[in-house]
Amino acid sequence: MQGNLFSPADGGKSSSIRSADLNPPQYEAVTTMRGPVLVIAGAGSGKTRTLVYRVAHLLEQGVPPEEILLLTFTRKSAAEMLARGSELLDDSCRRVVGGTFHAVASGILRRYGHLLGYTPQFTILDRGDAEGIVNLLKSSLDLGGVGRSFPTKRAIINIFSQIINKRQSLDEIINQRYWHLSDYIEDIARIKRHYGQFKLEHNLMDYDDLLVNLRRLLFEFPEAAELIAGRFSYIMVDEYQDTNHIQAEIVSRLAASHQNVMAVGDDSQSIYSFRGADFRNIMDFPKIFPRTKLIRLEENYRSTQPILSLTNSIIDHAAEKYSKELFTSISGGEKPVLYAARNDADQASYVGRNISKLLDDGVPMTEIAVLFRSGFHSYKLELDLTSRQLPFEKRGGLKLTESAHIKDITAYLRVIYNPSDHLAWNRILLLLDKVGPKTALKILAALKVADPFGALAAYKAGKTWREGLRSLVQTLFALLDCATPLAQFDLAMQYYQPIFERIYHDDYPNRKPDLEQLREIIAGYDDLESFIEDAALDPPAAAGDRTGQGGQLVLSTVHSAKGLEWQVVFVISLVEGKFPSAMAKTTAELEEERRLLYVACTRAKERLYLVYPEMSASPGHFAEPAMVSRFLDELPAGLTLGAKREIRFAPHEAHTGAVVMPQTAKKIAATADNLLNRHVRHPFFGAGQIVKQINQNTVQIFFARHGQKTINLDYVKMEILP
DNA sequence: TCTAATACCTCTTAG
DNA sequence: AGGTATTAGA
Repeated sequence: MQGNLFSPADGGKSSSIRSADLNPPQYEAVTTMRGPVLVIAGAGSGKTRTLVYRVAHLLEQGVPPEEILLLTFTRKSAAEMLARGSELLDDSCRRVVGGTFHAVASGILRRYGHLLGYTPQFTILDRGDAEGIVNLLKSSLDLGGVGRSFPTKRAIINIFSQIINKRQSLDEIINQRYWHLSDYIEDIARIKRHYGQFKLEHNLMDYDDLLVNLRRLLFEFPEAAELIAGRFSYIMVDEYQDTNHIQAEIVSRLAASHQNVMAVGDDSQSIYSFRGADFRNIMDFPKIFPRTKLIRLEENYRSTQPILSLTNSIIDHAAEKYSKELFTSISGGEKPVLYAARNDADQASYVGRNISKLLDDGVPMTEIAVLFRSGFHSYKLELDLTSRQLPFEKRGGLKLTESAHIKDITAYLRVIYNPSDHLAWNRILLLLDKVGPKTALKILAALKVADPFGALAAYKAGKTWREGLRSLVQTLFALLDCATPLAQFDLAMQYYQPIFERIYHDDYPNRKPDLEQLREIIAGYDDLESFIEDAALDPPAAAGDRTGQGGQLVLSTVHSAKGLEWQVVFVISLVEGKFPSAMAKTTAELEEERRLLYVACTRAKERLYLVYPEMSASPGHFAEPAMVSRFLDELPAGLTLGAKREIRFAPHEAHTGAVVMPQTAKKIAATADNLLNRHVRHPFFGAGQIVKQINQNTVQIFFARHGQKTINLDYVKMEILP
């Protein structure tokens, strides 16, 4: 007979779940039903298991599944947790409301968005869409004369997003991070006003709007807020360390009446500060919810001791952290392997070779992952794996829906779904031959009516594009009558094919597979609405995964690997400028890069490979000497197998707060007897270290971001650091 | 007003 | 290496 896990006193029912499955703190987290709970869960400490069991427990205690809300970081992890719950208990788990904040917000806003001026058919804008609107506004607002270094649409959208996510004013953002754009602050403010207006007018919401608008519903519309919050009597939030203040406010309002809220997270794994998360926020949870019960999960069930020793050491070097050393009872295990590859190709073949070997040794394909900082770091490896005929699935990086031709074809579907989506209309019109931005804008103005399709049909076209418009109108009306998304796609494709070949004449054969992949994806949908929603909220990855799910090894960015685990993990491109990213400049940013590496390495259960190329290329540059990542360099000896380069990197290159008196290089050169190994700061190349003195005035310097250079001390205003 | 060609610039992370 | 802004030409 199976032991009863849950005490009858807690709810009266007996449980079919075995008590041996949980340790005491996990047990406490699972069985605490009422009141706020904060679970600080170290990497691999059974966080997911705890959440899954708690869902099962709540259901067993008679809580209706519809009243449980499980907020996770990706849709996939919600789905996986509920699937595991179903195995534990029964299918009632499937009726638990689970998903990302954005997905849940989208669902709620389709129902209550009318209070804010939206119809249920609003379209969700991805990043590219949002940038497209900025472009549209930039030209229609008649900003900027010729040759002005006006901020890019990308920068503008970033600024808008930071205003919301970091709770700062436009002025503050510009002054702190975009001071070079201070001349355009008025223009940016103007675009911002019009951007907001455009979205409202055309029934569009960007990602931030989903959260902001849900928050508005909850705080400004008491009746709707009661209905929304009243639906859920138990709330659980996973990865709480990566939520920002908007999400925290949403949670606090949803749980206000009953306080039955559990947050789970780990400050050491906070890696989303660019989205406004702060690793310190998790410690504010008890301030939002007084009388929070704090539970710590510190026993690691995932990794072997040698891997844990390494990850503990990585996080030990963090400037600030709340959590503790993890311990494991898993004995034995091999030390992580550190491999210095000659170059990117060698790195790729090293990983490819070892994966083949592991497969021969019987490690399942699905138990192997390769992790990297940025999507493009895996290009060489993808080629290598393809030539070895090893199927892989790439996660993170470019999304299928981000490419122009995919946006083209979905634009036809988008206007069918939301006829006021002028961004999609604009795209469609521009695809007509002999129609450019000016003409498109004029037509767009005529489409601001109740029946845009009729208006388009009635539009008096120019001679050169009359025929094109006629055929477009015909297609659109046919699309309105189609029964399934697949039929709509095929019809749209029939119309789009000649346009596709015309506008991408140099490379349309390369783009064709994407369209076919999209067709496969659309074939899985019964209604257009879900497809359009998923295209924005859960976009499929771009090329790489040919066939589909299962049986493949995973290549992933570290961000997309959060919460997952594999028997064998490779972390690649561990060089300065790639990991940590060259974009990370401040101490805080570098600290986040460290946590990112911590997340990467803690994904490994049994074997961990750390790989870096000694010569590495970045896009647009030839291969240059690279320096091993500072995070590896600072580790004590003995944690890994394999040798490190001897060149050491200055502990904190950027913004340490220490003031270094500038001294000219020459002066130092004149007085110092030995320049070798001195750290320098070059006005253009940045931080580096002298590796060779060629003569009195000439040295070779290894720069973190630019590789090795020969520098004449007479000519350069360079600091030699003390 | 549209299109094609050229010069230039920027390279994260994600819902 | 890729998109994008600008410009010349149709």
